[in-house]
Amino acid sequence: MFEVLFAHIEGKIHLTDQEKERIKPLFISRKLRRRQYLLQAEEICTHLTFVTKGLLRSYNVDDKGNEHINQFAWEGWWISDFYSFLTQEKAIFNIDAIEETEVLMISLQNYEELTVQVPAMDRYFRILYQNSLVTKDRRLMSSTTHTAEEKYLQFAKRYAQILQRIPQHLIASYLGLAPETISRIRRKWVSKEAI
Amino acid sequence: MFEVLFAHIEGKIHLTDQEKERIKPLFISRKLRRRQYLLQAEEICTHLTFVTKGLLRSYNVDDKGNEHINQFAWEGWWISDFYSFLTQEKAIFNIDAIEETEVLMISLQNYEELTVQVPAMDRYFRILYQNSLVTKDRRLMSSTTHTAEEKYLQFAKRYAQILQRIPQHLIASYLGLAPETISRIRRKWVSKEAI
DNA sequence: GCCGTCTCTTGATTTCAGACAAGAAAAAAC
DNA sequence: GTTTTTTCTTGTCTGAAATCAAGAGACGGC
Repeated sequence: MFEVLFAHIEGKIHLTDQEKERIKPLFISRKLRRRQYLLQAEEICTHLTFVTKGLLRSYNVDDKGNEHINQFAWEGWWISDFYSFLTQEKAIFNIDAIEETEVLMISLQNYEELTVQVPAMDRYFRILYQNSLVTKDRRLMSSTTHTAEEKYLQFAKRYAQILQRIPQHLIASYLGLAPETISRIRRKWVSKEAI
Repeated sequence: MFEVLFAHIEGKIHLTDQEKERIKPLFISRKLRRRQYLLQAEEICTHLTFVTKGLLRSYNVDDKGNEHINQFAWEGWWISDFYSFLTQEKAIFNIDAIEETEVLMISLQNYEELTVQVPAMDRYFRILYQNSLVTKDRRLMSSTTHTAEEKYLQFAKRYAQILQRIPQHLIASYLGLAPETISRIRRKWVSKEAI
């Protein structure tokens, strides 16, 4: 479990063995079955979650009952309702498992403790969030600038290896498209590639 | 100039006078006229910019020549092409001044130096980026979940005091709407409020 | 191995907001 | 204070993608 987390952290900063031992007890581990909730809207998001195995999604449900996927998280990704976690107010996102999943979780208190005990973790999260911001900026730009087709093709290209693991209607939901639209885009490209 | 920056930093962490003196020389200050560019697409984004007075926007231009505003930044906000800044590759965003503006700017080298000289700045940026992520998540959710009307009303409510400072067609561009759509939404509400 | 649920496809129809056009009002420049 | 530019409004038409509908295929659970 922790190998995946430490590998991720050490991709950004250096950790001593001593620091690793200080980090471990601040996390709890958990397994999730397919379709199992990690968080439901209206609850408080008590933990920040790091995926060591499997695949999760976060999504919100609008007034009409439609689901809108906000994020996928597989091995090496963090996920949470960040607003709810930081403020300890009610969550607006649901998080559940698309596959059997294993996670490491840290509470708000331990998250604060973590950066006190291991100050370099402030830097780790600073760098992690920096990169997330770049990704979100790009995604936001894509959502207003690109057509349905461009959005799907960009996603398919960027996340090629994860593509088979996620049902198409969930990708549609992530991109803000109807599942039928994705189906039509794919048909078009299958026939093009056959030429 | 620096009062605005230090006030912002001290909203998140504590700074000693000594630390402030170490921070100052890492920044340069600059004034911008209305419509003046701070960054153009295809250039390298060399500095992270903090606005002490005035109003900036970042935007990208699509294949058809349409502008899409990515962010507004007024007093107390940071702005940049973050991807370009971090990687020193070509920028995709333009940044220019909507009003006469005064800024403080820090180069990538000094940004790295800053967190070495004043480690608490890792924490400041970690918290700053944390909050930005929450905002971007909400905005992303709004862009797929809400109708044109909901998007505008939410923006108008949230940024009520800044609303008069930004021309409507720029708000439209920020929200991914046509200016005419905003005009129609406002007409509807003006007549409703008159009842 | 069979049943039920989940996932994907295809066609027909509708709709929301975008594009285009043109003029009015307001602000900035000179 | 007049001209020029910018900003906002209103009307009409169009289009990309959503919605509605229905069936086929794949997968998972028992």
